[in-house]
Amino acid sequence: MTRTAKTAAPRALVADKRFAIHRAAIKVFAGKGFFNSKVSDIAREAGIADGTVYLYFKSKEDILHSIFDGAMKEFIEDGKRELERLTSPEDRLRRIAELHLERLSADRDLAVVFQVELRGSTKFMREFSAAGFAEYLEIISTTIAEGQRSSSFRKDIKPIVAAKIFYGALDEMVTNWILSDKHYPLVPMAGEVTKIFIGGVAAK
Amino acid sequence: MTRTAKTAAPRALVADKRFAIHRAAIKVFAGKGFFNSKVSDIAREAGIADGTVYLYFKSKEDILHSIFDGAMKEFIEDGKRELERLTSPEDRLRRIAELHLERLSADRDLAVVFQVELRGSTKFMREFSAAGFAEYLEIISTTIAEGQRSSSFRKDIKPIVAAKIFYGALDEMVTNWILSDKHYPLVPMAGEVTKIFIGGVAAK
Amino acid sequence: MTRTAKTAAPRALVADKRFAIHRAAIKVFAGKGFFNSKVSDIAREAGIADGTVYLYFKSKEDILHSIFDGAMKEFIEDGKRELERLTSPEDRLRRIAELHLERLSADRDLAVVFQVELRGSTKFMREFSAAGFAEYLEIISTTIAEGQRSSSFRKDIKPIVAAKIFYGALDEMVTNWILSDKHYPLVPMAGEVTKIFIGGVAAK
Amino acid sequence: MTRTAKTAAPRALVADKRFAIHRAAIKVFAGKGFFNSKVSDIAREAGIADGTVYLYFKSKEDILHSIFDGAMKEFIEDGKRELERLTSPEDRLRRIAELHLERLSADRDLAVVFQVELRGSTKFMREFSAAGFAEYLEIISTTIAEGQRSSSFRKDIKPIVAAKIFYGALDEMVTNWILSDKHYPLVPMAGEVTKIFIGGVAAK
DNA sequence: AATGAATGAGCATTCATTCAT
DNA sequence: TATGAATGAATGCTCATTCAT
Repeated sequence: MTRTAKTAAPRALVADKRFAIHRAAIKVFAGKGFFNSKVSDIAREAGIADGTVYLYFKSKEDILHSIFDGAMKEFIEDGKRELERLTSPEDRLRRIAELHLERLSADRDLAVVFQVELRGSTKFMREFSAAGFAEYLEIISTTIAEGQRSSSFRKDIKPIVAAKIFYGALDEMVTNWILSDKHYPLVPMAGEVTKIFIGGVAAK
Repeated sequence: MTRTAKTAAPRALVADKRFAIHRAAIKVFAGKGFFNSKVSDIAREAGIADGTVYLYFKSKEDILHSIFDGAMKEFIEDGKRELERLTSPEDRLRRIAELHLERLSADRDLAVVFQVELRGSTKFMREFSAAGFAEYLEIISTTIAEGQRSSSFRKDIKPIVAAKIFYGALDEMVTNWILSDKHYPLVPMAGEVTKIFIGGVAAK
Repeated sequence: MTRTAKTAAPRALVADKRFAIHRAAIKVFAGKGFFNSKVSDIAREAGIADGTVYLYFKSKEDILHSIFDGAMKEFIEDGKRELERLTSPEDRLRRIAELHLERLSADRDLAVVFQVELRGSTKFMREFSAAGFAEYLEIISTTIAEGQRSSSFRKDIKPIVAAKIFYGALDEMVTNWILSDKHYPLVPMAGEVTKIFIGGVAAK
Repeated sequence: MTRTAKTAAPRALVADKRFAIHRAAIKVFAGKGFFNSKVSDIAREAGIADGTVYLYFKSKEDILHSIFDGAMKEFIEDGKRELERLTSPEDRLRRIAELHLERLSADRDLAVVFQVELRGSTKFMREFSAAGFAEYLEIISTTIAEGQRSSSFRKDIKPIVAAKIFYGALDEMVTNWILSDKHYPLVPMAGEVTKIFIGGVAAK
């Protein structure tokens, strides 16, 4: 044995276990829904005892929050990094759409949790809204405003409203993809959405 | 009329009570979410005994289904009737958007149930999808296709994809409106969505 | 139509309906057990409305009591009548056994209720005991005592204990017959029981 | 022993708690009947929480089954052990009767459950019959057949029928004893039953 | 007498969470 | 840290009974 019995677990292991519970929860929630998932299901999936879950998370709901927060944080960080490289508003919108769909497309279970489970309560939706979602919309909105400033986009639309439209379109693409039995590629939809949206907001 | 009073009266009462439970459930579900709502909450709200609920509905879930089915049926019927009067695809899309938002705007509780509670389970989402939702999308999609045939709309977009984008945009308007603390009017958003969408799909 | 609508129902009809509920209850209780039978099952079987049951019986349990009382009364009356014709204790015991098995054999549903449903509660068992059962045992016991007085039967046994043995043996025959999947004739068992019992109590 | 204390201790505790629930259930079922007993009654009697019951038993009905199975197993094991020591069929029958009554006499609550609660459903009766009861009858039947082979018992009776008679007589003794308000000793009844039964089956 | 809609008390079972080891 | 046995609050649904018609 290379690991001694009673020494403190390295910080990395803590992160590992927390991550394992994360992944297990995403899988379980995606499979049977948040309300129908038992904490013991998650524990079994993660290969730990029920009680151990509570050493890393405050409650079952806390896991759900944490899934959202973690993913959203990554989303936004990656998004910002990518957008720095691009200058035209059109390219930026296109890239946002691609990233949005790439992300969720790459992790169907996570997508299910995002599109379905996180919508199950106004309570969560508000927190959802309050937390990262507002920032996400803000990024889109800012991009559109820049397009207006540079006269690429028409000025008779409100950036925040247009941002919601863009987001809503992408969101619906994901939801449809999840619910569909046919396993078509999601990412190409980014082009369709961008094509119509940019057409709609472009200055004549 | 050959129907005697004896049977006619109960018939009306049955409908009344069923309707009362319907309304009560919408209110309760909207207020605390489907999973957190107790059947006894609904019964109290409807002014009846707990057991009476089960004379009109098979289960708590059956009430939710029924809310969706009933509202969707009305939606689609009204929508079709209205659309008959209009000929240009642009007018039709605009009217669809208006109707969509008018409807849900007029009944905030119903809107909450539609936007939030009905999304809480993939199981329901699939039925949702299968049942009325597909027909709803179909109406939009057909309108777009007509626009393409009459050369009002560009032909390099797939009507069904564009329909999802249109629906997604409207859906997001409603969700944002519900979650917002500010009580702004929802219906004007129909114009915003239509403006951008039609701009995006219009032939140059 | 020969019956006017609003006149009082003749006494005979009352008895008819009461009897119909009786029969329906025996069938239903035999089929699914007292606790698992619903009053509405009985009403449906009897072809009447649920509420009507309560015009003839005080409660569901009252029906069960009534089934027992009615059948027991008939049993005992018939038994006494038959026994008057016989003089030897041996013949009387044999006839008791035959009657016991004939009765229950002729109405399997009633037999199930007697052997199974009526045993389901000490509460009922005590009333069962208190009511007709004691009288039934008394008849057997008296017959045995007569046999002792006439020196046909040995005197070193207590008539009441012997009566219980005789009854217990018959009772077990019926229970076994009910539970058996093979549909053998029950009545011949009367001979077997009597043969052994009389052999056992006979004076040497 | 290679078993560590860590596993041995729980093992013992598990058995203890299971047993405690067993005893509690026997007491509660005997007191108010199976259908009228609440799981929480059993839990309270056993000094545990309601939910704990379900860590040891699948359902309320499972407890009843388990009571029967456990007692029946003991019955039969003890019976076989005792019978090995005896050779004459008469002695064996006498000993069976004694054991039967001793057992149930020593645990009145268990007796009530056996005589009353287990009879409350044909469903259970059939399983009852199928499981241990058939084996019990078999032991009696075999003993009688041996008596016939050794010419102690008359050959014009069917062993299995005689066994039912013997069992039925004993069973009735117990039922009467349970229902009686007078607290007379049950065991002496074994002699009465045996005396008459052996007299009845004895070869002349 | 008959109906059957309405009532509402009653209960087995589940499962998130705790805590002694 | 990790365990998993124990807890006990929480609730959808049933069905015997009532009563207005």
